[in-house]
Amino acid sequence: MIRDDIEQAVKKALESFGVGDTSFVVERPGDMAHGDYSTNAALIAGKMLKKNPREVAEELAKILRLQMVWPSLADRAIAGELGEPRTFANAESLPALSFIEKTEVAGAGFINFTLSHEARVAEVSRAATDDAWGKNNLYDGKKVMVEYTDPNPFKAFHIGHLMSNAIGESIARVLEVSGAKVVSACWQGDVGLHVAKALWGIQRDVAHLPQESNSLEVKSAFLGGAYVAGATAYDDNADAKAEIDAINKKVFDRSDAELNDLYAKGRAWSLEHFEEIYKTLGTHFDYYFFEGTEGRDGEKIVREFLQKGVFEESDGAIVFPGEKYGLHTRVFITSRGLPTYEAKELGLNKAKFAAEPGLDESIIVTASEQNDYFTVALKAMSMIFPDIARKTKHVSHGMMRFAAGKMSSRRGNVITGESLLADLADAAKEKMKDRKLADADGVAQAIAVGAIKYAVLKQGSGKDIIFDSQKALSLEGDSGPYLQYAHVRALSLIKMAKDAGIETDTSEQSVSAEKCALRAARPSPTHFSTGTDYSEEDPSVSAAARHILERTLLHFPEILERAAKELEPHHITTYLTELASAFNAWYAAERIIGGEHPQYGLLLAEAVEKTLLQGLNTLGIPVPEEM
RNA sequence: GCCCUCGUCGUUCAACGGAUAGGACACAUCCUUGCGGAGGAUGUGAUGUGGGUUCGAUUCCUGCCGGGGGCACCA
Repeated sequence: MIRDDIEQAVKKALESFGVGDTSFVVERPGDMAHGDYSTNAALIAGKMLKKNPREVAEELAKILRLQMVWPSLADRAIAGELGEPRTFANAESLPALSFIEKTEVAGAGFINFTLSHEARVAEVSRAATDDAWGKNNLYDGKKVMVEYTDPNPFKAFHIGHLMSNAIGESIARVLEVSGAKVVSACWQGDVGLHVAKALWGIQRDVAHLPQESNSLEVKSAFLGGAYVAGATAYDDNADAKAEIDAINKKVFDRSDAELNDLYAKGRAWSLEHFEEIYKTLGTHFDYYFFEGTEGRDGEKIVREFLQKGVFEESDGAIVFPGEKYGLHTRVFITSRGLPTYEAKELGLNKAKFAAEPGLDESIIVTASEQNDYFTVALKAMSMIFPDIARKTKHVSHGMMRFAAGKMSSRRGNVITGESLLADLADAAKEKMKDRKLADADGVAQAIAVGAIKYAVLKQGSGKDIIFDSQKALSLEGDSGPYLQYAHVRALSLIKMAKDAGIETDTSEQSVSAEKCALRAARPSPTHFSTGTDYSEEDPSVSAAARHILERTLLHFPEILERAAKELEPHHITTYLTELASAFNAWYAAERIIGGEHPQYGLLLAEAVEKTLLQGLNTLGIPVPEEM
């Protein structure tokens, strides 16, 4: 990557100041008018040398300028400039910065780099043609399991599951383009109190039990109603509570034939229903773990480590005394002898590492309301399976809330995942009603999925999302459909250009011919931000828009790397919005077909198309070819 | 009560201790014989509050105020 080369060069130059270990960064500039890259190295060095950072920046920039033209001279020059002889440890290996055209000192002591036009065109060309564009090797050779979505059979697939799915799916894909071998997992609660509640509701209304021939929609609606009935009764009615507790025990023991039958039906319907949703969302799982199987092992583990002093008995229950470690105490096995979610978690994580030997990292995506739960569970796990606990990472997402407050599936006042997707798809179809599309329904669904995923992935994970249905349904501005639309536009432009006989030509002669023409129209970077009426058709304005687009494009690989490093897909979302916006601005400002640089315009459009496609893929947002 | 977390334009989100705090929606004024107007240009507009650390704080520490979550037999 170009950034790595700059970083190496800066590091070398810094050494000549006697500055060794620093944590300076080379990054894209805060303001795109400040060049293609920027470093704060002089600020850091100034601090260490107790010198004015601005002066240090000037000196550093001089050395870097020499490296741009004649690297081997840089070594000698330093001796002169700084008044005392200094040498590089390894002067011959000084990197040549021939791809840099200009370095400037700005602000408190930033050094800004502007790429040569050759370098920028080369990057655009790489973006347009190289299949490895955007990829990095942060996770080369690593195997990672990502657990996400985690809906519970017998309950609705609600918006929280949609959120977990969007984030988990994206993290998995980001790690994949970073070189990891990723396996996905889904953990489902097919036993437990919620199942007992649903079964109680089913028994009450068994006369209306759907037939196998009924649609999945009917079946899942029936289950949903049964769950709500059971959950309500459990809270309001002591007799019902006792009945449900009894059912819970029987389900766990599998001791009641009639219950077993209802249970098997309901479980199968739920799982089938979830598969349908996964298909819509573009997700697949390599592993399905169930509390009824993997979770059972947890009980054994707890009893075993009760003997070893990790757990304690308290009021007939088996608990982990978190208070000893500054946390809080949690129940792992109830006084009725049933394992809780906590105990099942132990069994699950053991099963994960047994299923995938050599796993380097295990990531679990859940709602942030489980944050404290996970710190306790991981603490207990660290005393039982230290290796597994060390490799396990919890990533949380906030809650989606509406004006009405926290949404809950306990009382059934939920907007389910499907109903939200269906509403969004209807809005999209309404918007497209004048277009003739080959697959209008498929496109509408892609837009709906894109809209919801974008809403979830545009902010840092862990923060709540305020869901505004009006905005989500409008499909405008800062949204998934905006990105999809930009991509469709790029595709359409490419097609029209090719139909007009324009060819992508990345040969050296062609690129260099374009370069000469473009150089004449070189804009001042500030031109763009000072504001100009595009209707005046000022060539320097279209060149400025083009310049901004090129700059934005070449930062894509770094963005993906940062997203992988932080497990934060929202960096990609923000970036893609910037890219789409830069593309739209350029598209509006410059005529491509029939314009002055059609071949280079086509190359740029292809670079944008590839980058948007790759970026949307890592977010798990579907990419329609028309809309 | 204790623990965790979050307070940024009217609204919703950005800003990995650094540059003039950036987008989108809404509002105002404009732009299409030019390739998809779900678009583009311009403008108005914000770091809850009091201290501290730092050359430099939206970012780190701390008091207060306000929102959210969690705190034993749910998941």
